[in-house]
Amino acid sequence: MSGIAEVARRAGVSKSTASRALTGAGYVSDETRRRVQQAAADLGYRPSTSAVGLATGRTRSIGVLLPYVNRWFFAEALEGVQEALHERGLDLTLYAARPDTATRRHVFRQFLTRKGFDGLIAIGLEPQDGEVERLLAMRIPVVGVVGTSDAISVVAIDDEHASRRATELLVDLGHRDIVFLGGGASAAHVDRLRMSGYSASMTDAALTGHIRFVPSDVTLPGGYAAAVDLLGDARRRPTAIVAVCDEVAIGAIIAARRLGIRVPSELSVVGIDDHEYAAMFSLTTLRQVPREQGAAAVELLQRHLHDREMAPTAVRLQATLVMRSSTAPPLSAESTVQIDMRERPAWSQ
Amino acid sequence: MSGIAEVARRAGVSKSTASRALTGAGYVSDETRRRVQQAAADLGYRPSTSAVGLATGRTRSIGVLLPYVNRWFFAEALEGVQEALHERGLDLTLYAARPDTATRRHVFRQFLTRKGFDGLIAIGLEPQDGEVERLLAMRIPVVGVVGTSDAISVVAIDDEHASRRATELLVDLGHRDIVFLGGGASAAHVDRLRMSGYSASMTDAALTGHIRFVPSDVTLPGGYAAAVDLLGDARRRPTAIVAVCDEVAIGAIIAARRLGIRVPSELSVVGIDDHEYAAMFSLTTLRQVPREQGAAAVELLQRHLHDREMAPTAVRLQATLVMRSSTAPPLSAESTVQIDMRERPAWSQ
DNA sequence: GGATGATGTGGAATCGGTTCCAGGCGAATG
DNA sequence: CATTCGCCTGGAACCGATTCCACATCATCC
Repeated sequence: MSGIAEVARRAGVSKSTASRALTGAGYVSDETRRRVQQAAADLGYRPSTSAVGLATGRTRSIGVLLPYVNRWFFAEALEGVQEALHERGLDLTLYAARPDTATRRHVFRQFLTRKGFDGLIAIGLEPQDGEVERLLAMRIPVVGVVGTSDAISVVAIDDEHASRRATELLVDLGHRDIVFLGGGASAAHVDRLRMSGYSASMTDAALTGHIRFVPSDVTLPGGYAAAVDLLGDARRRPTAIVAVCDEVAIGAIIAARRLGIRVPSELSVVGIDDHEYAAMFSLTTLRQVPREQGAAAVELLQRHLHDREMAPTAVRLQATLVMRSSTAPPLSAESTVQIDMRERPAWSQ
Repeated sequence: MSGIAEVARRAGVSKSTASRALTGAGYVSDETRRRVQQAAADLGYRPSTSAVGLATGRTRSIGVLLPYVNRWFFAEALEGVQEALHERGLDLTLYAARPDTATRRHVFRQFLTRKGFDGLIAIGLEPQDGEVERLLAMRIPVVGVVGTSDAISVVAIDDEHASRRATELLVDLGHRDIVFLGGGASAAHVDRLRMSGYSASMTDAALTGHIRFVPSDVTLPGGYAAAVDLLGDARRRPTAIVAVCDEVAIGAIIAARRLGIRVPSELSVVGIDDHEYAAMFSLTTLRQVPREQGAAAVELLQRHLHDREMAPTAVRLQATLVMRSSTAPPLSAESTVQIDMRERPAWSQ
């Protein structure tokens, strides 16, 4: 209820002095500052965000756009963004909308209809939709998480490299019949990067003839269903699977268990993510930490906020291999690679 | 860049007329309105949210407070809230912070330091922490999801009733040795409600002596670890489990499978939630739809927004039983209840 | 034909802050 | 001693919208 004028009156100073005392900008004597702060505390004074925003031209509020919140990567990244923003005293305005939906288009209209963000973080933008351009048209700093773009700053792991490492691991163990599980025709951009890393690695290993993509929904039940299909038929069954992500990988492991196929002796599985369930399923995977990516995006955004001329920068992280026990040499082959199985799963204590 | 003054000039009218034409408030001739709208479109005019907020006193922005975003219930509820808010042209400002953390306290300071929300939705507030009072002190409408409070409006299922139904189902099948899995000493409010529903039902069935709580983290790996422990020892093994939620229930099913215990013939499991993985594990459960709860909370909030004197209202939903095949009579007993197993799992097609 | 009311428009105040500018004061400088 | 400078303060303009009020016009109703 009470504005800064009230605070000023109570402290016996002018509005301008009160403002300076509270924001810390400009000269104010220690004694005056104390009195003003005391008056503000007494009155329970809260500055109006609208008024501050109008006067300063910045809202201290960041828009965050993403396709899902109920999926591991996005939820984790969102929490990372959220935490990093709050450390800096910035608010987070959320826009969640799946690609190619009416809601998504509506969000873009909303975005473009209202101006009121100091910056924008877009998680999992699909580049082809021309959305990057529309965001740039808002003339505020934009940082992406996942995906590539020359026009905006981006934080992401090298997805192609991650699936390449996953595939190489299996090749090195002696596998030849390695299937890529997940993705498919309507795959998202990241998924396609991972698919091409697999292809490249198979080609390098002179296994071009063995390249095989089995599509699935990019979810745990999706991986399960596709794997039941794939593994149920003994003639189609590979000795190893590279999964597009851990959720699909875990679905495949559950499917294998149900079918009585032993992991890793009869089937090796590698994922990408290091999902919170990965340890529980002893899944060998390439770890990325979306929470850190979110924090890095905020960091990058803040640099853009301070220096409006800063050129777009790509922060490309490296996924790290986490060796657990869902991978082993195929029954038919010999391998010279030794697996370190000493890791104690975190959930078992 | 261009404000409403620019639009007005281009349309050859005053600022006030331009404002009326664009907001739709007050009299404007059709011809004038058309000209103003055209001018606004030509200039790509976007009203400043700060200025609108200052002038009207409302920000069209709702604060949403929750403990986690990376857990099923909260992620789903958040998506529901988000979607419902956007349908109404309201923005969502997110505050995610775990209970009893420095961040949480910081968020409360933030909340109380800035005023700038038309309303507030709090998901999973723990009543004991005096947080409800602090939110009420903000003098804006508050709606809770999950939990009880006389002071604010709340949307939730009847948790006690849900676990009661779950327990009764098992009792009716002939089980006596029924364990409640999950929760524990530091359980959240909802968890304790579910625990007491179980107790009450066991007492009603004259099975007071069989009441047994096995604590676990309220996560899938937590349920797995606790169930491995519980089921690994044949002497402690119950014939049925009521889980505090589906994630714990699924953890238990996975544990049972790993230990070679057959579900449902050797072990029945009932959950609460109808988690997205529930169908895949054929889990019998009591369904709640957090997405709808989120939407209902928005609906309720909007009513409070329109009528500031409206009394706090509790919307208490009923969880509905979803019968799948994780439940059966115990091997030792006979049962008169027939289970309908005709449901085709959605993920299998 | 004058009063009434609905419609349409512009000027000016207002929301609640920040910030520019001018001015006062005391200490240091030339 | 006059200037200059650093520190401190208040007055007023300003940010960009909405909204109150006054006024003009025109049709309608006694």
